[in-house]
Amino acid sequence: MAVLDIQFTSHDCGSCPIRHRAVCARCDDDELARLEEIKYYRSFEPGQTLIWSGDHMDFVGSIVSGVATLSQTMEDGRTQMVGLLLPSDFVGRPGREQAAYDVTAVTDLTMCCFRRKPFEHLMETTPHVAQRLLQMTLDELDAAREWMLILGRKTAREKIASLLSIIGRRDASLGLGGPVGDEMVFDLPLTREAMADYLGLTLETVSRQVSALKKDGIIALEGKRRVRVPSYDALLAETGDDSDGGLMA
Amino acid sequence: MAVLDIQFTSHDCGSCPIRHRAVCARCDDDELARLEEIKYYRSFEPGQTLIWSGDHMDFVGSIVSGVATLSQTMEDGRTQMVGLLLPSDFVGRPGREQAAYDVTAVTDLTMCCFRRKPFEHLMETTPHVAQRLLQMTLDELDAAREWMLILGRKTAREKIASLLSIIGRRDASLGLGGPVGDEMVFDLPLTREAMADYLGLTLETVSRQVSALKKDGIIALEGKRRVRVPSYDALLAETGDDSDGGLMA
DNA sequence: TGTACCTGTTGATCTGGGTCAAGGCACCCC
DNA sequence: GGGGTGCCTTGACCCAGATCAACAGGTACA
Repeated sequence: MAVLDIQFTSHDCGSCPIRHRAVCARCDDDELARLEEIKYYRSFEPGQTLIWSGDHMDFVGSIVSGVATLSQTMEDGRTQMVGLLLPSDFVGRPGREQAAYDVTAVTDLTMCCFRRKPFEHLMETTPHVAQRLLQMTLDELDAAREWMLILGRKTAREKIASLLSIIGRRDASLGLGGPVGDEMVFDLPLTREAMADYLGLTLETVSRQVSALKKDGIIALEGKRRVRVPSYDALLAETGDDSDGGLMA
Repeated sequence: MAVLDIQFTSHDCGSCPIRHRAVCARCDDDELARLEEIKYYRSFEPGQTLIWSGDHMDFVGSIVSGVATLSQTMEDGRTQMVGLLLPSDFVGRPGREQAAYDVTAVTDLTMCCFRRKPFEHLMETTPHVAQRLLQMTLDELDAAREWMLILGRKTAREKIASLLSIIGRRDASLGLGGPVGDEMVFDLPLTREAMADYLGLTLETVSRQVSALKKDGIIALEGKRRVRVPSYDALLAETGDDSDGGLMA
């Protein structure tokens, strides 16, 4: 069976030896072949904006490796990040001609692209692709709504703690960091400015609150970017959420 | 042909005489009959919370008439609205057992419900239902991301102007208010407190900023709730967005 | 070796919006 | 009429976080 890079799931296919083989579990060889035909790769460097809001989009795609951000910028330069794209996340919107957001690589980035028109056609003729995309979109919607609570109602300290806990949790679920248990260690893929753009803060406030969390022993820094969380529960207690720490599935 | 209340669209079916007949355009009689079988209605009064976060969900549904809000509340009572549900909007998430948000009626409300399990089955066997739901979910995701910019980066005045412009635009597209042209008049379906919960403000700030916009001639109030906007462009200029006033499709 | 640049930290000060409090208006029920 | 009660407005004051500014590594390059 062919190996696909389309990352529609890393959960449904727990048994796959290759992480980013995804639709495979339900695709037949013919469908795989059709996906292979319209697929190509692109690589990007840190800081590179791969898609500008308003660009004509002739592809959709999926992050294979690296981290990218989805952001909106107002005329006067205020910017708000509206999504964090990690491996397996989908980029672009079927049916949309023009990009609505800027997509910027934060690290070295590899994307697996599919030509949009044939992909849309595939979606129409292959129901489970549309269904999988629906699940992913619903997940993103939940994440966006969780962010709305963070942006609208949390204090700066709670915002930072929430961001750290979300990145930690995602890293752990992708097998990147340590276990989700007590202690966890992970790399912050974002600069202070990017964190600020994500949280609706200024970079100075982010820096101060990170320092405060460090002083209070909630986190420890190993260099600027590597974060050690001695107790994930203690971090969660700083997020302001109830103790179960997230949406229920 | 049977008339459905499922409001998967009010755009695809512009030619339908009955607004909330939706999937009809692409459903055959057999599919319509299956939907009819699992469908029932529920009515609610203003202020009534029809779904509490954590409730077991045995249905999904669609707003037939009225306005409802989707909100999250933190342990200490801070609440953030994460969605405004108007006629044709979908309620619930296929595949989710427990509600993730509170749903509260703002006006008298009629909802058309479908039993969840058979609806999920229908989705699996009727691809264009899943595809339509995907489109709607993508639209909601865009709306949520627009809100993230509003919550994270806009001033109180810009937030109020944005809310008014969005409600005005949506009312106009549903044929409720006047034309989208220069002057428009519409009813605010929300209390000051609900507006505050939506915008991440306090009700006092909302009140002050509404008064300020009134003083500056951007809006006029006819009673507490009815809003007259002499110039929609002038209102848009207060939102901080670029002049085209919204996401591109 | 120097200087330029980038990222991050920290301090001093300012201010938009939060908080607390009083009061106004409309409506309802006794 | 009188007294609730719900919703809204306005005033006075305060504080979390923004703004402005200085400085400290790190590293790239001349």
